[in-house]
Amino acid sequence: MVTIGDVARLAGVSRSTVSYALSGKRAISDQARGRVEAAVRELGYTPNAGARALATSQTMVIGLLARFLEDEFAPAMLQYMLGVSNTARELGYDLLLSTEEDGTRALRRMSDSRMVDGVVLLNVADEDDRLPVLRAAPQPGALVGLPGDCTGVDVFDLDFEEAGRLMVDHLVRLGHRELILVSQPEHVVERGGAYVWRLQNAAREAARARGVVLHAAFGSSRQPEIGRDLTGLLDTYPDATGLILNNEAAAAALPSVLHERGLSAPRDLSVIGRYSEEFASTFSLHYSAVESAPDRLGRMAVRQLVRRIEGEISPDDPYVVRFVSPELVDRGSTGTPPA
Amino acid sequence: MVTIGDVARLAGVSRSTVSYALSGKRAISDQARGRVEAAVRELGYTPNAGARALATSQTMVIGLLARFLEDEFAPAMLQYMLGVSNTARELGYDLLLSTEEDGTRALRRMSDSRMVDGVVLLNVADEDDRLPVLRAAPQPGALVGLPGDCTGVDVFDLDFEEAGRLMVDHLVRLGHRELILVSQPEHVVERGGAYVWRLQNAAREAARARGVVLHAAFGSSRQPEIGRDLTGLLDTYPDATGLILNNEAAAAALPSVLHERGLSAPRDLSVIGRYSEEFASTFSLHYSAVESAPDRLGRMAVRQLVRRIEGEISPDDPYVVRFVSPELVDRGSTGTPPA
DNA sequence: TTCGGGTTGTGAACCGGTTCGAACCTAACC
DNA sequence: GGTTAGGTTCGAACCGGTTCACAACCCGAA
Repeated sequence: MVTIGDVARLAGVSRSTVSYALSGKRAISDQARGRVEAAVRELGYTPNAGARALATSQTMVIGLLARFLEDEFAPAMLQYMLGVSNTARELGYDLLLSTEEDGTRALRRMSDSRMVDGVVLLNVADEDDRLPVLRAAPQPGALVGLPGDCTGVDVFDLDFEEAGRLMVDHLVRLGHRELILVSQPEHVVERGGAYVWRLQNAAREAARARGVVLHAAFGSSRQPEIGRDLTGLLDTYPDATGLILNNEAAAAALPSVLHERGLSAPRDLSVIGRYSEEFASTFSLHYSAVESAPDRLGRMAVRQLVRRIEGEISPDDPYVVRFVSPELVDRGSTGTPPA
Repeated sequence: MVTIGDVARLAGVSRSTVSYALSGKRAISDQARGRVEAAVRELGYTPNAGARALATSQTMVIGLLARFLEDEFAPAMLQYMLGVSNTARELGYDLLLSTEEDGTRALRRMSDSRMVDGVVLLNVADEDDRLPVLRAAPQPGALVGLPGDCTGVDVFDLDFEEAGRLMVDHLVRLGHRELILVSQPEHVVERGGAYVWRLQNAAREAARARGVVLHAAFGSSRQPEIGRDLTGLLDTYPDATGLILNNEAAAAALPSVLHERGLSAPRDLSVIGRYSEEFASTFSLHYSAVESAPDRLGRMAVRQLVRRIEGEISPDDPYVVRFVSPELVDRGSTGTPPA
């Protein structure tokens, strides 16, 4: 392994001169710098990350704590992860990924042993057990997902309230008077998935304000249960003409359910969902949707985190809670209700 | 930050004694060990990872080089990643994730700066540009995916030949005499995705051996193109009674295509695909399939890598190329051909 | 000629661990 | 009683970087 000492010897200068020549933190004569650079090239020198981390107490690594839960749609997580990963790299950071069941253990390990300069938490629950650990840690943290208590961390999330309102308003404007909303399983809510409630409550509120009926239900997360759920709902509310999906499995299962009943959207039923463009195109879903832009959230979280790491923002500066507005993409699965 | 010196001071011993007491690499009196352990607990001491890496030249980190390519099904990659991640953690390693476009750069960075003890490469192409870099690196590497040249690395992949044979044989045994095989886009093959060919050739060979007709075609990777592809194929080969899918997008799009034509499986057409159980259940696909067990491949790769890292296997020991046999899961979408 | 200031380079200390060789103490043995 | 062996512990060196304090040098101005 080639070290800074080898470079110094070949260039005929001291180790500190090599360090300064490479970091640019002090003026070095053109001559010396030239010799150092030549030596670096000749030897193929790359600084040892561990040694540098030890000396600077900076690792240039960000921890990413993913959280895969049952009854949640795993591929959606991938979008967040990619946003985080790509942005981190653009800003010069590498990514230490943990998919460990026990997020608190992973977080403690990364933080205590100083493997990371900061941490991004994905899929944050209302009362997330990782948060107390993060607040006690010396490294800054950024969240994707809204917890009950946001003190001491920067938070980024989709504006689920707005998403709920948007979908109801869209259908009401087309003339629908009775709607069904299928949410994620109740289980997800109980576990702390507050976004389910946030969307549902806002949708209810919007429906009441517009004077229309909204039947809100939880759906399963798997076949064949979710198919039966959908069938049951359509049977129970035969007069409903608008269907709102906040449940990826339901979106994936709907085409065959509609087929079986001989229905088609938007002729017999207007359908609108909440999922990302990526999800729609990957799974060939041509329903209109409000998009959740997961990679954008990951990107924002990392940007803010790096600002904190690099001291551009101090711990005294206020922490942000930022909501991204969803956008409605019309894919033609909604229209006026049947006569 | 609390260091080994702080622990030593509180316990009234030297730093080396603390180190030995914690690592167990030398005998330490019960008395001293007790005092050290108490001090560790009281101070909440955790060794600094960078310092330890520097001293031992072991990082206890594995690099994971994912590779997301256009026209490939991203969520499948997630399964591999999870297998790798979980197994690494079980074996005491953390994971440095790169999703960088230029895999060679990421690999060089991780390797040269000694951030990782070994590397797992996902989605390896026939002539993968990361391989020369990996062979020149001092760290061992394990691959998921079969490259043209396997020297110097351990390789794990699904047995795509076997998968192709299995599907053809299954349909032939049921009485089918004319089959269609839809593969991934040709683009993927040209880029080095050899698995497409491997399955296709083996399927062709098996069809010839059984004396049945096989129409092999490349399909798109997206809607609506893949839907048109499928429709076109069914129009072109109206006598085909068996459909083999080696293309996730096709599997996702097929239900609506069949619906439009008023067909149902297996009554009018027997359908069998190649994808993981995870994929099938997430996307509500109830087609029979040969399963690709991605998490198992990730797990095997990490196991072998760690054996190399820890010197249980030396670089002189032969490198392995191991194929996992696919398993046929019958979900009832295949049957005897219509009369 | 001398002095002061700026530029460039060096040596040493430091980051926080691990590990080697030697020293120390005690008990056992001759 | 002296020697030896074995079990513990310690000090120092080392891993490969960064950075501080200081020295040498050069230039121009007084």
